[in-house]
Amino acid sequence: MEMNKATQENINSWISQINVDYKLALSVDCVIFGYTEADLFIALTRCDMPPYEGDFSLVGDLVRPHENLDEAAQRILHDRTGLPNVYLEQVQTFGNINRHPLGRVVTVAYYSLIKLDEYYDKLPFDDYMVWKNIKEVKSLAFDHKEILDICLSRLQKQMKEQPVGFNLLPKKFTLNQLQQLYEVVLDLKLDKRNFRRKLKSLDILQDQDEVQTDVSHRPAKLYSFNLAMYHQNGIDGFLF
Amino acid sequence: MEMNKATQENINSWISQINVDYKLALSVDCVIFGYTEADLFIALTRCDMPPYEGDFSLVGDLVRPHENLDEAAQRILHDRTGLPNVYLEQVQTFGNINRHPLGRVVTVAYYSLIKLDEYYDKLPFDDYMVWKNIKEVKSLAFDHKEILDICLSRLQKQMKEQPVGFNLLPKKFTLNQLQQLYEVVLDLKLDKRNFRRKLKSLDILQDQDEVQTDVSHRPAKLYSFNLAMYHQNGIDGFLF
DNA sequence: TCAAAAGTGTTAATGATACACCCATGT
DNA sequence: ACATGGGTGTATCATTAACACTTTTGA
Repeated sequence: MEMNKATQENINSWISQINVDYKLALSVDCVIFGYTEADLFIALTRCDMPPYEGDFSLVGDLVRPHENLDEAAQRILHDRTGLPNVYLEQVQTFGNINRHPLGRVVTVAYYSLIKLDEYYDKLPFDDYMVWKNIKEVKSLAFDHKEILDICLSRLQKQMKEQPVGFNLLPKKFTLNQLQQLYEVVLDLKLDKRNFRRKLKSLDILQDQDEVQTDVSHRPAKLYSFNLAMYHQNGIDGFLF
Repeated sequence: MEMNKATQENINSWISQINVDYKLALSVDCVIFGYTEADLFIALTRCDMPPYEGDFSLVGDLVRPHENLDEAAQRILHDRTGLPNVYLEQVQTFGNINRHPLGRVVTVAYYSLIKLDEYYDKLPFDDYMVWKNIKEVKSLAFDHKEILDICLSRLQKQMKEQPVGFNLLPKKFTLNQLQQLYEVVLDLKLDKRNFRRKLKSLDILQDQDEVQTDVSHRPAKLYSFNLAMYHQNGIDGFLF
């Protein structure tokens, strides 16, 4: 087997310079998940670039020279939603040659989670920003449907393994709301008693000593997620 | 909360052009794991770029205009090892502003797995390519130690969840070799009988009807991983 | 016959699943 | 009093964890 000695000059070698002929653009695309009333939504914008005119696309932008990737994602999130410090996670980078009609655009995909219940009033609903039920999203501009699918899989995996779901619920929630969240996002049915036993054993919820109001039935107790308790217990795996 | 309307012109909008002022380079860095004789190794090169002269670095190169990210990683792997079709997986993209002294270089990190036992003779050992026991790697040039750590964590996670480990062993292996692999990579101790029972229950190994030769003790039976059986059984989770 | 690793079962503990009724509240 | 969701326990089953001796081979 032969070696390609040429590659011994590479990006990590002093000999090479950064070749400006290698022109490309780097963007960040955000899969923004929102949850409310037992439905998972995703934030989309209208695309007006041929050949995708009229299609929806993810929310994204070029990475600016002075910002790190996470910062770019956080900026995009903030510009679009007005919310600071949104939960964000890098998922995967997509760089196929022909994925963008304007040239070579490599994009780093993030997923983010938004408490729609809490922020509903504050979020913009206009031509540039719509929330679509994820079940209704059949296709998107560019390779954004593929990106969405992969980010959704990642979200589902994370939900099973880590307490990320709480970023989709209001600070105070009922156990049924929590169970519904898992059922909707993971697309499965859970047993109420087993679910509650499991959560009790995890010991990561704080009883708020409050109950629901404005419900026409017995009000449920409210809980909040307690990160400190989670860390204390050294759990590594939720497993629903 | 106010919106930044300016960002409604973005990379996914027809109005914007790809701004060539956003100059950056995109590279791929490969964390190449190799395994032999109960030790996990990683392929490194010497770096001669200030301020990291003399340090070791991961194997990487710029992504070329005509190649997808996976192709770039595969090319780098092939150039360095001479091996075609190496197991590869994208892990994460690192783009901090000052991570590279020559300017803004965003790098997509991959990990890859090599059967050192099988290819030992064919692999280059020269000034440009060394295999270092992973336990001895305390620091690397650039942010490569961080990249290594994250890729190692990812490998460990994958090993627990999917049958990737077989890419580190020769095609035919003994059950003890397999167990040792898990013990070394995951840094834990496994019970021989439980390990074997578990593997039998998974039903993913094919008995080769062969035994070890050249050992001065009772020779062990040889097995191989059978991908078709794995898929048939619809397992999703190894869990060691 | 000795050294060295191969190979093999059982028990106890833990965790997961399945399942049905009474309770508290608002209307 | 009725409708609505809130809240609770037990029994079975499956999985995991702990543990030690006999067998086969080459030297």
